Amino acid sequence: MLDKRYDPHQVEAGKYDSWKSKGYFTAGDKTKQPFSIVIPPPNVTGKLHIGHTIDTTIQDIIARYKRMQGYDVLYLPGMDHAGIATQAKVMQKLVQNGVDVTKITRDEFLKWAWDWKKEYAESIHEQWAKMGLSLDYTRERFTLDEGLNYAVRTVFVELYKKGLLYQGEKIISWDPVQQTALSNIEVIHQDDKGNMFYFKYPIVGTNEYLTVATTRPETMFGDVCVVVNPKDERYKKFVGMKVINPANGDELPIIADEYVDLEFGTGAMKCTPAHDPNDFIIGEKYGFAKPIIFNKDATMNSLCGKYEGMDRFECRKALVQQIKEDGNLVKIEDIIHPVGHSERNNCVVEPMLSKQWFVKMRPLADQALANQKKSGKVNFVPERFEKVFTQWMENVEDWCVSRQLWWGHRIPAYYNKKTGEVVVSVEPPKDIENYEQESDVLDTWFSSALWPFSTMGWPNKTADYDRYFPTNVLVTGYDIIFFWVSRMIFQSLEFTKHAPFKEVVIHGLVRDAQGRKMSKSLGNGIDPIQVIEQYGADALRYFLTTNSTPGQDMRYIDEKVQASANYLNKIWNSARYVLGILPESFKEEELDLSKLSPLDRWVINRLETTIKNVTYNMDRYDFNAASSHLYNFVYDDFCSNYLEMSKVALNSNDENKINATYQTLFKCLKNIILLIYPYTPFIAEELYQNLPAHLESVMLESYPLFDKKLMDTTNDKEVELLFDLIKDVRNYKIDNKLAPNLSLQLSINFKIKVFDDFLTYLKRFTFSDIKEVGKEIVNSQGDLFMHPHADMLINNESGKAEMIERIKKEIATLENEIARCEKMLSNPNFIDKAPKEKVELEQNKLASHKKNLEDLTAKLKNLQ
RNA sequence: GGAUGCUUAGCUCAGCUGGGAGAGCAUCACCCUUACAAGGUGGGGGUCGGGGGUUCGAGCCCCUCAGCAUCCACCA
Repeated sequence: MLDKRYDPHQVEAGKYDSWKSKGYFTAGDKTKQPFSIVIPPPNVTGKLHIGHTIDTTIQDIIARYKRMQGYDVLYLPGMDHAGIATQAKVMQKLVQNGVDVTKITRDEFLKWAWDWKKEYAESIHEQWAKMGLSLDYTRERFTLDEGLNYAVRTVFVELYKKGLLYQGEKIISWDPVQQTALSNIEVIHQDDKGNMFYFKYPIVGTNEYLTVATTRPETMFGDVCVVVNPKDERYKKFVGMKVINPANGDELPIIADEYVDLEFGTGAMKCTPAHDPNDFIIGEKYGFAKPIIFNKDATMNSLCGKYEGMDRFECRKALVQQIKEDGNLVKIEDIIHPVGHSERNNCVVEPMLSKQWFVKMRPLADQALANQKKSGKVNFVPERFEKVFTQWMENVEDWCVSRQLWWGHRIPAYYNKKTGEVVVSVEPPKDIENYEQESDVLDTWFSSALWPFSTMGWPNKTADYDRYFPTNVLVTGYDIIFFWVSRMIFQSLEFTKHAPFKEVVIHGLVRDAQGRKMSKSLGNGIDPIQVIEQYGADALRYFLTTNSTPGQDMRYIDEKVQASANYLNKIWNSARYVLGILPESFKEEELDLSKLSPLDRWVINRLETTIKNVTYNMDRYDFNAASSHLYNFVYDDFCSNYLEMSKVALNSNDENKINATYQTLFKCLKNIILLIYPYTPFIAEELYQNLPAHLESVMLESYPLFDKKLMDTTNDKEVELLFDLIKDVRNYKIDNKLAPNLSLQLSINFKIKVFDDFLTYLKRFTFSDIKEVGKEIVNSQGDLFMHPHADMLINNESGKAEMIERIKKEIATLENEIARCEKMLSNPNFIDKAPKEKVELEQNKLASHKKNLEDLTAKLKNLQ
């Protein structure tokens, strides 16, 4: 017997371990069709947040749904080493523990990092378990595993051989805090307050000067020339002459190039090839030197004279002051301009010339774009996100993949100690003593990009790779379409000749109750574990996956999680009721419509329709729509209507009637459990285990298939009439301030045939006596209720006056409706152009309204 | 400067290929009716952001304006 109240803690305890130990999560049943999903590997940097929860819950819902549909589902778990993020955290911890991090070696650090990984992997496992994710732990991977490392090395070397990966000196984004290069997308451009400084650059041999504007005066130590537009009449005469750099007195040539915008700033631009991507291009074009003026920590270097060693922003201030004192400051404007920040630590990144490894993107991107026009394309859900992908791919620049870190896949390039020659190979050169391996590691996303196939054993031809790759669906947030989704697609196409997944389901972000992004600085993050403690994992899962449309952001609202828990409590209690009344001897039978009552048939039809609608929406990954169909069935059809009504049949003495009711109740309950199961596996399992007959676990059940044969609507009119009449009486009592259980006298004139027990039901749910049936009731005293299929008179002393009022009101609404119909039907365009059925529908409506109006008018006349 | 999404009840959101607007929470009234008071039965509350257009018919399609949000972008 179930407890009176649904207690998520009790329900959820122990179930996960039981599922896991019985091997239900383990893929490999060769008799079934394979279906695979890989988890987006979370970073081993800390606790999982609510964003992970929505992501993995959707995956788990799909996995459980597909498993029930008879697929051999592989839901593959794993984690990401998260290079920069983890290294920063481990370093921080070391510093806190008093370790002098400047003295530790690479190997020592890596030992610490692996310890860290072990610790956090454990906590992530615990969280996955709490959320109930049906992950196949026998196939768990880590992005730094030996197997994955082999895949990474293979890809690196192959790309290199194909000329798709190269070492080059280019302007990259430098993170001076982590002291590593970053890729473009790891730089966040945000609008910051800043200044536009206007300086005089005196022209050598004249009394004139050029005014040059800059936002970064400190880079003036790296200036090599001043550029103007060749068409600029103001400056034409100066081209070829020289100016004095007011920062250090260097003479710089004035050159002309189309790149400079006549309109912008002063039309004269300083050129710093080593610290600006555009200036770099000009520097290349005209063969200038490219002096680097920063140290790795973005302090000024020896080229900066007395500013050497000074922080870049300090230097900016001091230099502006100096230029001002020298009389070369024209003005300073306050501006708001985009400034690049490191995604990880928010420091201002510095564009810097640097020798790094790059992936040549154009051919890979083109391949990915071309694939979207073929049959093997990746299907984006919702579709619009394909645009995000396309746009990025069309404009992508070469990907800087080397990082000056320790924690990561070390680049498989080896420098000959004598000649400096580079050897790139999967295995180290045989005479390794003559070589030194590249100290840089790869961007974390380089290994994540291989995830769907490296986890399956690639480049080895493994059984898993053959069976589960390409994967069926990938689920992730729209925020990592660039970082991850697109990179998986082009790497996979290049190396496996397949897109890595057939579909990619994109979900929105979880925001706080005010709609703000959750962030550490705001402290508005939600810890899923705390929510689970309060409401249970099922309620959290249900809330997260059913409260927004696909791809749309959602707000975390505590009351909604509670509402989800209330819904589960509703299901719980309906189950408690049904299971409480089923006799010991109950045996599920195939439903035989001919043995069912009209009410039974009505609810079974509603159930089958619900199964159909839920399945349709599950297949479209529209969990909001799917769940709301089920919700409506549970509350309205099953609990409010059928379950209450069924009590009448159960009170009868008719064995057959009673058994039919049992069968119907059971069928509804069982299907509710199975339909809700992918969302809320814990409570579903608990209820399932309490069914009179069941398999070892709900996980072994099949997903309901709707049965057309059971969708019988012949009695719907009668059943709905019953509901309507009951509602009328209830309303009547409330309107007249009568006690809900007060017995009234009703007289009814049916206009359609009703089923045998109709009046029994009506009596029971209106607490009323039915005195006259099937007679003309207009002349009686009381309140009359009009219905297309029946008139009902409630005998009441209030009498005529109220009845007249009611009829008049009814006449007014009918007249409105008739006017509307007539307007439509008198429009020749409507008759001509609207579909036949629609026209007929309106015609029928009109006829019926007119008939009712006629009747009512007659009745009114009689009364007055 | 491009791109996308959003604007519907007091709040948070649904409304599929156009055919008389829904849910949850909140609110009001009445009920401890033998599954559920974390409940039940009812009620109130919306010129669907503004304007224009297409259509017999627009919350839905087109144009336009406004506001909010997000992403992309090297203008010194």
